[in-house]
Amino acid sequence: MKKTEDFYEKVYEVVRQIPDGKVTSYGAIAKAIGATKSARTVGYAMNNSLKSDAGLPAHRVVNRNGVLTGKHHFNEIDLMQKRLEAEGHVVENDQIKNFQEVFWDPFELY
DNA sequence: CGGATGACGGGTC
DNA sequence: AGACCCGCCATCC
Repeated sequence: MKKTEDFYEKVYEVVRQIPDGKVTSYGAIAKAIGATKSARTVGYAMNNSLKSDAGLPAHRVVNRNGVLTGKHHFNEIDLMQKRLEAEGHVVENDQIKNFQEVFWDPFELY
């Protein structure tokens, strides 16, 4: 269990360091941490962070397609999209426009 | 212990 | 482009 919690911690740390106006993907986070876990586990960590109320900018984490796959986990369905739009992103059809341009690779931290 | 589930990703058709 | 499948791993039943 200890290793799992440690993994969650790393995920939170990376998410917290996502620059303003930037977004990243679950797979990128998993890769940056060490790819010891799958991208699926990163999403699970995020889901766990909701309960912990870690205050993470979870809206800045989307899947590799730039799709807001986790919007249903927010209190309000459109909260995730609203937050992204508030940061200057353009969301259309639950997908971030110009995803490549606003994508931030956490691998740069290491 | 085995199968199902999921904020995923990569590959195939 | 879109649908499908498989591997991935923590958690639940």
